[in-house]
Amino acid sequence: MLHGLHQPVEYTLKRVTIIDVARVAGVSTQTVSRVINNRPGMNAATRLRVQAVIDKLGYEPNAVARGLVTNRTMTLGLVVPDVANAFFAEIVQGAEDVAWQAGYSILLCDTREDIKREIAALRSLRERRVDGVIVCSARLPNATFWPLLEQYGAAVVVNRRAPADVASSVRIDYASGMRRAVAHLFASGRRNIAFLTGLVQAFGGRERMRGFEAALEDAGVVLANDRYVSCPPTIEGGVEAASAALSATPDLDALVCYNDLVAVGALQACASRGYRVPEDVAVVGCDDIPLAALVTPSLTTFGLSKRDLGATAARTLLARLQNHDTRAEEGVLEPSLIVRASAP
Amino acid sequence: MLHGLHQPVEYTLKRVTIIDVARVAGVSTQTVSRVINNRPGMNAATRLRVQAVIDKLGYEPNAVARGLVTNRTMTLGLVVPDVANAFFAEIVQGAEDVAWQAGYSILLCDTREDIKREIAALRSLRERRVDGVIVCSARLPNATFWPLLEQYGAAVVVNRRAPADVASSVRIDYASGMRRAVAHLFASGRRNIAFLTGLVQAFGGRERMRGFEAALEDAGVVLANDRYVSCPPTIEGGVEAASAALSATPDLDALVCYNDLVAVGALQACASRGYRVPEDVAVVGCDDIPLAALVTPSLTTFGLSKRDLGATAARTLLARLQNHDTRAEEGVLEPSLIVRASAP
DNA sequence: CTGTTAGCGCTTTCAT
DNA sequence: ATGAAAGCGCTAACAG
Repeated sequence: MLHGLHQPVEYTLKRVTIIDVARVAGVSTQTVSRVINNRPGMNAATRLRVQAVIDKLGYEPNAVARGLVTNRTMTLGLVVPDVANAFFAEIVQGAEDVAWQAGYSILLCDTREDIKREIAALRSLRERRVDGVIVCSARLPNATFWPLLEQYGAAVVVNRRAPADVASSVRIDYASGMRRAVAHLFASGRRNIAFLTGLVQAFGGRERMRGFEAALEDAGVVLANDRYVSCPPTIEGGVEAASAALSATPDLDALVCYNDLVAVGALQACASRGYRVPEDVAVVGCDDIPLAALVTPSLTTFGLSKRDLGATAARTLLARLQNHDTRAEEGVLEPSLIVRASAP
Repeated sequence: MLHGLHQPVEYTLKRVTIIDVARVAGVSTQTVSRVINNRPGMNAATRLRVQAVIDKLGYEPNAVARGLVTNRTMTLGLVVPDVANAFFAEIVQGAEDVAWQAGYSILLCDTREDIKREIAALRSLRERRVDGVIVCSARLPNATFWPLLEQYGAAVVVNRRAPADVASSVRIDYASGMRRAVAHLFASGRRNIAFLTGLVQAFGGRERMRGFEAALEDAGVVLANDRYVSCPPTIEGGVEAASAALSATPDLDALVCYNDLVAVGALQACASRGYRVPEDVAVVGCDDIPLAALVTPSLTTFGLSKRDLGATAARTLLARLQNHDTRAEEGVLEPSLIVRASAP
C-alpha cells in the first residue's frame, strides 16, 4: 500500500503519543512526561521547547494509560436513584461542580430506584476503577449495601447512616427540621394534626418520624394512631392520604407531610373537599423543592440547598482521597424552616 | 517484615489480577481473558474451572487496562448546560438508560452555561478517551463548536444542527410545534397575539421564530414589531415581557411564549394586571415541563418526552459506534400539542 | 482448544 | 537536569 497518496482518513485515527512528542522535540519520553505533569526542576528552555511541540502536534495525554500506571483515574462514581427528580439532580450538580474544580470527572449511574441496578452500578464503577463513590441509596438493606461499599477505598453515602469503617456520611437532619416545623404549627395554635408519613422503612422516613414525635412530646400532645397515614412520596400519594385523614378526622387543623410532593397533593385534596388553606387547615411540606414556592398557596416547608448537600458529599470524598485519610466523616446538615402561605 | 502476622490492612489494597487467576487455575492469562470475555470455542470444563477461581478470588476485570489495549473505554461523554434544569435532567436520564443497557457508562459534565467550561469539558472527555459524546450546547458558536466535535470519532448534538461530517443531530422540531400551537390559537378565534421570544440567537429560538412566522403566513396575519418581546427564558423574564406586551397593546388576546417558564411568568403578569386566562388572554408555552400541568390555569403547550430525546441521542451514538458507521444521522422529532386550560 | 509473545501509552525508579 | 529500563493489567495475533 502506498502511503500518503489519496489515503482515506481512518475511522480510528492513530493519535499522537508521548513518544511522538519526544522524538520531534529530541528528548526522552520522560522529559515530556515531566512537562505535561508540570514537574519542577527542569531547564526552562527545554520545557518551552517540549511545550511548543505538544501544541504543534496537538498532543493530548491519554488518561487511560496514565490511570493504568498511577492507579488513579481522577474519576468519581455517583449513584442516584432518579436524576429526573429535582432533588437528586441538584445533588448531582453540586457534586459535579466540586469534583470538576478539583480535576475529577463524574461517572453517573441512575439506578431508576432498582436495587438490582444499584448493585450492578457499584460493581461497574469498581471495574472502572473510580477513585471513590458517592451513593444515594435509600432502599438497599444494610446487609447488602455495606459489604458493597467496603470494597471501595473511599465512599460517601448521602442521607443515610453508615459505620465509620464502611463509608463517610452526609445527611440532612430531618429529625431536627421536622421537630421545628411541627413546633411552628403548635406555636400558631394548631392542635388537631395528622402526619402523612410517606413510606417509613427508609432512613429519611424514620428520621422524620423521630422529629415528629419529639415535637409532640415537647408540646405534651398525644395523637391517635389514625393520625398517621402512610403513602407513596408523590402528589397522588398526598391526595389520597390527605383525603383519608380528612375523612377520618373532619376537624383536622393541620397536615404535616413527608415531602413537598405529598404536600402539594394535600393542597389539592383540601381544595377539592372545600377546606381552605391555611384558614381551615395548615399544610407543611419537607425538602423545599422549587415547586413549593410556585403552588397556590405557597408551601411552608423545611430544607436546605441540595446543591450544598452534593457539594459537601464531594468535598468529604475528596478530602479522604487527597489526605490519604482513612477515617470516615459524619456531616449532618441542619435544614431551615421556610414559612410561606400554607402555614403562616 | 514478617508476613501474615498482625499485618495492617493496606490503604491501597493490591487487587487480584488476571495473572493471579491464571496461576491458581493452572491456565494461561489468555484463557482467563477468554472466560471473562465470554468467547466461544472453549472447553466447557476449563471455562467452569476458571470461573470458579474468578469467583473464589473475587477477581474483577480492570476496565482501565482493558481500555488501554482495546482502545475502547465503553464510556460516553454527556455534556449539558445545567442538570438541575428538569429539561436536561430528563435527557440525561434517557441517555444514561440506553447507554447502560448497552454496557456503556456516562461521564457527565455540567457546564453551568459557561462556554469556557464547555470547551474544557470537551477536552477532558477526549483525554479520558470516551468512545463518543452527546452534547447539549446552545451557546457555543459554530466556529468553535464544530472543530471541537470533529476531534471525536463519534458525536451527537442535541437540539442543534451540525454538518454531517462533524456530528449527528437529534432535535425537537420546534418550528413545526410552534406553527401548530399558533394555528390552534387562530382556530379558536384569537387574532391579537404577541410573542415573548426568549433570546433568539440560539438554534431553538430561531426555529420557534420560523414556526411562528409560518403560522402567521398561513393565517394571513401581519404583526407589528412591538408584538415581539425578547426576554430571558425564565419565570421572571416572562413576567416582565408579558407586562411590557400588555402595556403596549392592552387589548391583546393571546401570548405565545418561548417556553413554559416564560408562560408561567406571563400567567402571573396577567393575574396581577387583572386579565383573566383564558377568557381575556390565552397563553401557550413550549416544552411541556412537569410544572406546566401544575400551575393554575394549567398550561397549553407543546413538547415531547425529554427522556426519549436523550434516549434517541444515545441510540444514534451507539449505532454509529457499533456499526463502525461513519455517516451522521439526522433525527428530527415531532413534538405534540398539549391543550390545557390556558388556551382551550 | 490453549499457550506464547508482544505491546497499548504512560509513569516510576534508578542511573548518569 | 535528563535518560534508560521496567512494568501497570490486559488483549491481539499467531502458533501449536
